[in-house]
Amino acid sequence: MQADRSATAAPAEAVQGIRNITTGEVLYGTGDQGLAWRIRRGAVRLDRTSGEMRSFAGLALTGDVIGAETLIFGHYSFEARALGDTELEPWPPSGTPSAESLLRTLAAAERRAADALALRAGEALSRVRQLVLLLAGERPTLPVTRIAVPRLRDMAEITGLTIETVSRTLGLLQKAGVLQKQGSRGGGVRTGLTQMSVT
Amino acid sequence: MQADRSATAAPAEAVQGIRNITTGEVLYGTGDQGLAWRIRRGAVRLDRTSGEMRSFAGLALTGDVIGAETLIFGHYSFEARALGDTELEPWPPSGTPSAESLLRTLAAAERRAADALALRAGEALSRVRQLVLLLAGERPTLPVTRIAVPRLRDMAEITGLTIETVSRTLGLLQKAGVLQKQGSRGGGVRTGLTQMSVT
DNA sequence: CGCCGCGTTGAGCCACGTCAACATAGGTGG
DNA sequence: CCACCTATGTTGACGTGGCTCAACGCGGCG
Repeated sequence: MQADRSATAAPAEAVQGIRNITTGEVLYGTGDQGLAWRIRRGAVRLDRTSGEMRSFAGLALTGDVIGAETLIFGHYSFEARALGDTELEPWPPSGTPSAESLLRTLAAAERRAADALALRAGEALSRVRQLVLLLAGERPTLPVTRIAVPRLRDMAEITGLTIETVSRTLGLLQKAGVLQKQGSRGGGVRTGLTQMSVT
Repeated sequence: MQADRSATAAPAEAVQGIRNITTGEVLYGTGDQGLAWRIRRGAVRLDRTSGEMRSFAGLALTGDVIGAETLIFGHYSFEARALGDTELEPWPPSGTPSAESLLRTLAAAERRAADALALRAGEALSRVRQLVLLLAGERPTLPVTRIAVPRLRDMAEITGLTIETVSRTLGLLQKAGVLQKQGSRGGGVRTGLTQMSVT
């Protein structure tokens, strides 16, 4: 099982089944059948759906695994939508996940859930800032990181605020120098993404 | 491995290592070493701790598994406190958890995380009502369930409201007939629990 | 008996929600 | 190429739900 690795192994860049989705695109819906995924790059929101109602149910960032419930139930429990350009790979890479990888996934899911909960506590300013920092990846090494800010609608539903409040708060963060607008905002159907530098 | 089950199996009521804790008691702290636990009865809040700061990070109810991260990290990532009289058993029952039980635990954790997120959205009335219904166990079969309502302090931190707002909201729910006060309230250090009937 | 933790209730205020109008950009169809 | 529509983002005016501050009741404990 560890013999001919060189024969079957492929470079990380050539993993089969990689899927790319963009802002607002649905990776899978509640009840659908499919694989579990690991996020290689980007961000995904999970939602509970009942009829036409959607309610924010979780956040997944680079490195997180989503849809693992399909491995035991045979279908997804949530709907998954991209918050920006997102690249995913099937998980586990092959066969059945080991107990160790499952435990790591479980621990990561609980930490991420705590992150999402924290985004709904406190004042609007700190909520939005926390969300932006989360999306920026919390790397204190780099002084500045460029991120694609999700749609206001998504940020509002994640933080439990309104679109207007998020818009105003982002303006405050720009005044405070935490954010610097770079890309084009406003506009069309698939626009929505603002490039920003996070300090 | 499936041969002499009758020789080693014990009645469910005689599981070794069962632990009972009451309101406000700490099951384990961040960084501690210990077992993972499954909640047989009751409710537990998980908190992120940094220094003296505690922030609500998760909710665990009957049937949920907590502290599984200790199986991979060797220590707990959160602090666990009982919200009422709670009975716990070590998890997994013996040895290493199977992939299937881990997947079930993961799926349950994500559903519970979505529950906790929902408790921080919407108006105060619906938040507190949702929390009470969660604690009541969501069994639509019984018209009335008796539960031990946690301390206002806990309910406030879980829902992201203030103690005063939760107190007023519970009053509204009693007026609306959703709750009926039964036990003794107010008072001492270890009192804090109000028996209530939930309809 | 005094102290402390918990719960209740009231008064006032403010951060945020609500409602509205407008700007911008893309897609679509003529 | 233009007219129109839609989705998104911005900004202002206004009202209010919940936070803040405060005072008090109650019960256990040292």
